[in-house]
Amino acid sequence: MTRSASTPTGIRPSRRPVTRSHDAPTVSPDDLLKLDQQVCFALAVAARNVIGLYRPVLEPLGLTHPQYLVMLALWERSPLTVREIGRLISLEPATLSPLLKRLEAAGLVTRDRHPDDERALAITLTERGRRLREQALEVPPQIVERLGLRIEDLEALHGSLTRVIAATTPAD
Amino acid sequence: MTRSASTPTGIRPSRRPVTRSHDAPTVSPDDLLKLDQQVCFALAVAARNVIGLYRPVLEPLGLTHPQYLVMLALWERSPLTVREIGRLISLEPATLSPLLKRLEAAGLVTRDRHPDDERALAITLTERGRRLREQALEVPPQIVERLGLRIEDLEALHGSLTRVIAATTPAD
DNA sequence: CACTAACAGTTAGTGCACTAACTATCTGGA
DNA sequence: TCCAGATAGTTAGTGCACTAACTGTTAGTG
Repeated sequence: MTRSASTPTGIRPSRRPVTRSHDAPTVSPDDLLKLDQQVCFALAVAARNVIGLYRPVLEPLGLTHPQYLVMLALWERSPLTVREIGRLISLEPATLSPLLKRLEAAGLVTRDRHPDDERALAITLTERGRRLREQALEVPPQIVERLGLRIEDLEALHGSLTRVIAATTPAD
Repeated sequence: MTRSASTPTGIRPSRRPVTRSHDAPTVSPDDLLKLDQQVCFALAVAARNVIGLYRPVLEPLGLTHPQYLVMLALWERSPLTVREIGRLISLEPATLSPLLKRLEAAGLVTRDRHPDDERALAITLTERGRRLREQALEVPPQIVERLGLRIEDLEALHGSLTRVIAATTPAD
């Protein structure tokens, strides 16, 4: 009980930051810290919640969310190497390796050695994997409905996230 | 090779959605699907990338990102039950249980039975856990610097994420 | 008072997600 | 030609994150 609770709801809940960085040259460093704490927290929670929203929708397709992302990539272009998929969806080969084996076990992809480069794998959609796309078309509208956000909000979110990805992906 | 690749970069890369839902009453359902695919993808990648940004910064503190979120909650209010922490950062008790044992093993918290309710645990900061807060104050500015985003962008992101959390958290 | 509901937390099992260490293949010179 | 270094993927080990099934405690109800 050393530090008394500042709010009942917990982590900096309703402290709306005032946007005035253009008239005030220096933002209070204290506010900056708090804002960022909220952003890291909000990003993690929002991602978990939204992925949780996908779970029941993807379940009839027999896919998890990362598996769904891999399938989206393959529906765009079918023979891809592990490395290429990893670059597209920002995942390490070590993460994809077992995931792709599960997709193979489910009969959605094949994992064959690339003819030009025996090191690489050619991940190819099977007929079954290609057909699954039809069912997957039903997924996005269900998610949008469950999310219950307006298109403008979705677009604003997407814009912000794109900036974050642009700022974080190339540097690493 | 049934579907030829629409773009070399993969998942709907630069298809900026046109915001005209107020003059056109019906948005093309096809565009809607694509936008959403981008949002789910962008959210997952952005969260992974940003958490990855925290990794090296939190490493000297001996914390992982979810552990950091738990500590943030405890720095706000110290004796909390497992359930309360879970509500604050949207995690299942089953996820927190081993995590809290690791924090206890690290000497940052204690896990004692709650005096009023023998079912509940009172998770309390130790002196060491309380002192770690001083080091943690260095974390947010480092992240903001590594992110390299303007404050306005951060605030816009935070606003969008808050709407997502509001839309997803209570409904479930 | 007993007995059932609800509740708090834990355990087991599956599946990401990362780093580090490894095998196998390919490539560019000396 | 041979071989050092880069590259593609796998494996091992740690730590989330979820659901389902479990133990133990509390509280409400007949």
